[in-house]
Amino acid sequence: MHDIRLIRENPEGFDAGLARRGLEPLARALIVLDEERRAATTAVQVAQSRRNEASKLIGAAMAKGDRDTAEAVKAEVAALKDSMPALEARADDMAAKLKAALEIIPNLPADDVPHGMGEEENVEVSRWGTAREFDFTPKEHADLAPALGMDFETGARLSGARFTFLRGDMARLHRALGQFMLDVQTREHGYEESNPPVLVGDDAMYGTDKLPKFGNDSFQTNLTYDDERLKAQYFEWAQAGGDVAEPEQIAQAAVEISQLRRRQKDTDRRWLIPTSEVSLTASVMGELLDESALPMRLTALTLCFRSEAGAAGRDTRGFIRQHQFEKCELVSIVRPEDSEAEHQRMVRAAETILERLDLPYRKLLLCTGDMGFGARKTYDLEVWLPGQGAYREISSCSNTGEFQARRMNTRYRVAGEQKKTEFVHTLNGSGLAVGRTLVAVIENYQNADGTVTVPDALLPYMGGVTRLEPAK
RNA sequence: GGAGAGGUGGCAGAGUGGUCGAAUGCGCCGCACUCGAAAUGCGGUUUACCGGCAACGGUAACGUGGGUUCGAAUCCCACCCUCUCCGCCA
Repeated sequence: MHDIRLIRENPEGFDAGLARRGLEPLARALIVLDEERRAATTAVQVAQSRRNEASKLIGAAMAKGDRDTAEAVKAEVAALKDSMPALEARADDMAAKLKAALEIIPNLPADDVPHGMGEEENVEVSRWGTAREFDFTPKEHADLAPALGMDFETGARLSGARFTFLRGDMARLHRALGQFMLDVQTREHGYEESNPPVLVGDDAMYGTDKLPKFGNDSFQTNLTYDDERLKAQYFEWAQAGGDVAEPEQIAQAAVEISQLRRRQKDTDRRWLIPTSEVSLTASVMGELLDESALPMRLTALTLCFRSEAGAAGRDTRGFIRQHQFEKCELVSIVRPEDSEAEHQRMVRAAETILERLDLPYRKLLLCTGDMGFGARKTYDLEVWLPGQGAYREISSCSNTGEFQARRMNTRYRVAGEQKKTEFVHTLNGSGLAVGRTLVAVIENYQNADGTVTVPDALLPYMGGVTRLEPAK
């Protein structure tokens, strides 16, 4: 969320930032909205001020027993009050309009983010590792892994496309990766291990800029309904005995059930987190923190859920793009002056995992046109997949500045300064996406005979298993 | 799910229709005392928004949303959350 005061002070700078994102200028329109909003607010406050003044007069008159004066002033206030609802409605309306306009505008890019329109213009910052020389043609994981326990067919049968059933040592290797990541991030990089809810309310999603714009990208629960009514309904059907199968009756029942569903309360609705960035970051939602609590570093290994609404047809084969996947997430809550250094530190924490697993990767600084909605600067890590002969994203680390903190209202009290509060900066990054790391291990550690060697770093987690082998 | 209690400032905790934005304690900031520290004393200390260069003035907020009233932290209604007990249950 942007600060309207900054836009007011520097409209050209704001529009220039939008232009770098490829967006039309908006400052002028926002400022007009804001002026109307402020005028409406002032009108309300003037009326309230008069009302309060008069009410005090009444109180004083009553105390003195001067009923005549009290009644006279009461009449005056009554007239004033008639005009107030309209003023208040106008002020509320203008505030809501400004908020609605602001909340769908993405964060502005940091100055050092390269200009560009799409992913082709991202800047490669560095490469690590050497791609292994194969004396056979390396396979893609989607071809190699089914024999080793990555069961796409069963996943699809249970849940549809983009769901996978992992079996045996493949499932164990997946678990080993998650444990390994969590252990490195907690023990070596100072992140506090967390186990947060993966179902969250609207506020947490809004605060981490997933709402209102990206509701379609996430799954939501919405099927709680009135149990008693349903039970009664079923009881009725049972009583009806053989007549239950009457088409009209069934249709009627179906209509009633769908009505019950629609009447659910808003509070019954939860979102399945698309990333535990949501849970971890929103854990400080609405708080006024002590400066001494910063930096706050949190990590969690959780399931993540994405509808992939905009990705129809992309990566449908294999384990790269799933509706449900695990990720070891890193979140930092820091002072503004520390956020750039923290960003670098976070990327290093993610890189460490790839290096320990000896997986070649490259680091990209995303250009303005490829950054996510809330980010002001983002690094992506892309891992080498020899089967595909391509680098694929495996981590994304973003500094959102105070963008999310404003939405969440998360501030801290500046030490030594009596009155000062400031918004924190929030950062999030994957350290790493477990499913994609599993893909990378399979493709990089595959052997000519169709087996996969377990990387050394994971051996402590594998209970003696040193390679994945096809079932006999 | 049932019964009861409760949600107030950074924290704890008073306040049940009118100078209550809110006592008190803790914490924090400043000053005094001290060589220094502790202890003590004095003063200050909620947040957001609107107006103003500023000093300052105004408005709002006592879980959330409605309502009653000239006036609501205080009364009424709904909802959310927490705690205790009971029931059910992975």
